[in-house]
Amino acid sequence: MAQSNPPFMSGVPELLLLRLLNDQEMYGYELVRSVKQVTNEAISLGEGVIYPVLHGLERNGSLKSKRKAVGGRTRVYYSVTKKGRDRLEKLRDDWRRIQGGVAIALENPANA
Amino acid sequence: MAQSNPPFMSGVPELLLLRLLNDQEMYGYELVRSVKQVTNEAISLGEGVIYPVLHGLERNGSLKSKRKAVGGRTRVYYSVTKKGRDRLEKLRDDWRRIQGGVAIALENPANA
DNA sequence: CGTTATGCCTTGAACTACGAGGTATAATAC
DNA sequence: GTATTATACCTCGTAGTTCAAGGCATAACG
Repeated sequence: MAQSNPPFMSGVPELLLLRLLNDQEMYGYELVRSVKQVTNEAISLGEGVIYPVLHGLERNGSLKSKRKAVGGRTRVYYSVTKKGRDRLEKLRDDWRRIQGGVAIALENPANA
Repeated sequence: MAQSNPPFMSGVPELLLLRLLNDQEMYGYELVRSVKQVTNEAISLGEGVIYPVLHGLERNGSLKSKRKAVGGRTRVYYSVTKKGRDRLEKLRDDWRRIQGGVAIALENPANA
């Protein structure tokens, strides 16, 4: 039902996943917990968000994946490609721009 | 065509408009310029964004409007209601939470 | 042996930002 | 005088996203 509430999230999953995977390869289920942890519980992404984003990023060449069997289970590990690093840089810049703009707008005591 | 590029914008127009109108009443066309100015050119919202948001906020009781004739033109001035101030507070909190979460995720030098 | 954790996945709904386009009047330019 | 720009309002359609809910399967734990 995509609750009408939680705004400010567009682009955030993509940015966070690229950011995390840029440090080390990880698999989907692991990323769910990792996002929560690394954002200090501030942001939580369900599997219904993680997997589609992962697939999209792989499809456009930002990520590559390899399957690994661990115990009786199969994990799909993702890692960032050159294109993914470029994408990460772009998103980081976009984020900084927007974040900066909102920051001045909010912090400005009143109308100048 | 809602360009596939500019992410991180969801909720931002609503937040900025409420923030600006909380200081002083303004009309739509004025807000277009004001947003650009107050965010230091970092964020620019077209009329196709401003007007629908304004109408939505009025419909749900966050804003009230009054028409004023100026010169040969009619302006629609908007101001924030109690409900709008509550909404602004909520959005501000949401923003801070997300912003904070992304900040630690990005600034963390690497995996801990 | 039932429930929880791990691990993958898809579907459908809801929301929203955005560009393009449309109307009309005033001011400015040529 | 007439064309162009600025002011001022508006709507429509598209596209891109997040999200909850659900489904499948195996391992571990109670």
